[in-house]
Order: sequence, then C-alpha cells, then structure tokens
Amino acid sequence: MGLTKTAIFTERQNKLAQMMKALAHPARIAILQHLVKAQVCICGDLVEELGLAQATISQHLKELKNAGLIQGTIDGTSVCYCIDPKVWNEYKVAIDAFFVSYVNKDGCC
Amino acid sequence: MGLTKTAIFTERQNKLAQMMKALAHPARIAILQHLVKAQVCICGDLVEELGLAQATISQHLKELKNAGLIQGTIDGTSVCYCIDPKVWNEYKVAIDAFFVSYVNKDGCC
DNA sequence: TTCTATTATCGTAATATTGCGATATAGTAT
DNA sequence: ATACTATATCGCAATATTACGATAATAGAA
Repeated sequence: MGLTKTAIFTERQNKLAQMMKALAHPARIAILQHLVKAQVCICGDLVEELGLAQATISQHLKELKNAGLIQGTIDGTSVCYCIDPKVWNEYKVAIDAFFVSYVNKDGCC
Repeated sequence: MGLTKTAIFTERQNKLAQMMKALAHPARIAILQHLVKAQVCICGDLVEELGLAQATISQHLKELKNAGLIQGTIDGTSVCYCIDPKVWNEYKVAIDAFFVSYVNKDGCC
C-alpha cells in the first residue's frame, strides 16, 4: 500500500528512520557538505554548484529545513541558509548511539 | 521525473546517501536493533516480533542484505540472519566522518 | 512420495519521492 | 509604478517505495 506503518514501531525507531531519510539523497548530502565547507551561510549559489533546477534545490532545502538541520534567514532578496548546530548534534548523537549499540561478539551463525 | 540524478554527484555523496536510505525505514531499524540485541542470529521470529507480513519482512531483509549490513545462512528450513560486522563498521565510520566534518563556529547568518 | 514448515518471489495497489517548467511572491532598484 | 532579482510554491510526469496476498521454492518429517 506504500504507507509506512509507523504505529507499529517505537517513537525512537520512527525518529531514527526519519533522520536517515532526511539524509537519504545525494543532493541533500551535497547541500549540507557545501554548508559545512562554506560556514558563512551561502544560499542559492547551490543552484549553480549542483546541477539541479532552482525549483528542485528549493524543494531539498525545504526538506532539510523541515528536518531541522538547516535554518534560513532572509537577507534582502536572497535567503541565507546555514546548519543548525543543535539539531546537527542531535542527529550525530542519535545515529552514533545506534551504531555503537552493536558490538561484534564474532559469533555469527 | 522521480529519477535521482546520480551522475551529478560524487561517488562519496551517492554512497553516503545510499547508506542512509538503507536505514531510512523503521522496520529496517527495528530488524537491525533486534539482531543487535539477539546477537545469536535469529531469523523469521522477526515476522512475529514486528507486526508485518512475512512477505514484507522478507523484502526488508533483502534490502538490508543488498546494503551489505546483514548476512543470511540457511539453517534447515529456516534462514539465520546476522549483522555483518565489517560492513556495519564501514557504515559507522563513513557516517561519523560526515557528522564530524562540521564544527560549529557559531557564526550563522 | 506426500505433508508440513519456512522463506523467497511475483504481481498488484497505494502512496511517496524526484525533478522541473511555470507561476507566484517578496525585496530592491530605477 | 515599473523592472529586475531571488526564492518559494504549484502542478504534473516519471519513477520508487511500501505492504501484502498468492504462489513458488526448499528442506526436513512422516
């Protein structure tokens, strides 16, 4: 049916999956990497940097904003985007905790 | 068009996005968490644990297997799944590197 | 062999995502 | 006001994902 059964899973599982989803596209990875590098929040240069249409970039930016990972501040006619340090860290911690939870006891099947 | 333009991005970006995609579903998170907890590789108990149909679980297991995160060994009529420690670590390292790359210089917009 | 149990695959329906042209919106400049 | 610039949103087409019933495939038991 194409509809994820969120009710079945724990809130943690749903949240973690949603975090991953926000990062599950190369364009969004590229946007974030660009923001990491540029620090000084750049905006629609992304349209030139990546080879995607302005509408497409805007859509990805919206998703990243919904995910909380970036903030946008209006600066004249343009919009200045930057990473939200707090949310970025939340992601980092949550995802790291997931990966750390597994310790290889080497006894597989 | 619904087709991700992989050619535009670097291999690293595509790989990282694909890693995230493999984990971007609560059922797959749940499956992995169960395997982490059980260690002693359990198989289709997952169908009972999670409230999803057998066909659905099998499909998610296939995706995790394609992602390299899990291995399946035939054990009688059932299949014994377990986490692949090597690939798990690769994911951990790659994703951690992504998150570590950002250091908040606090000068946002 | 026949029956049973377990897992994989197929086919299909419902929904989600991706990408972009066209258009709207908002700010600035003339 | 008009013109220009930069973003956002709308609407659509193409493709992907999710879920599951039905069916196949495989291994062991009777």
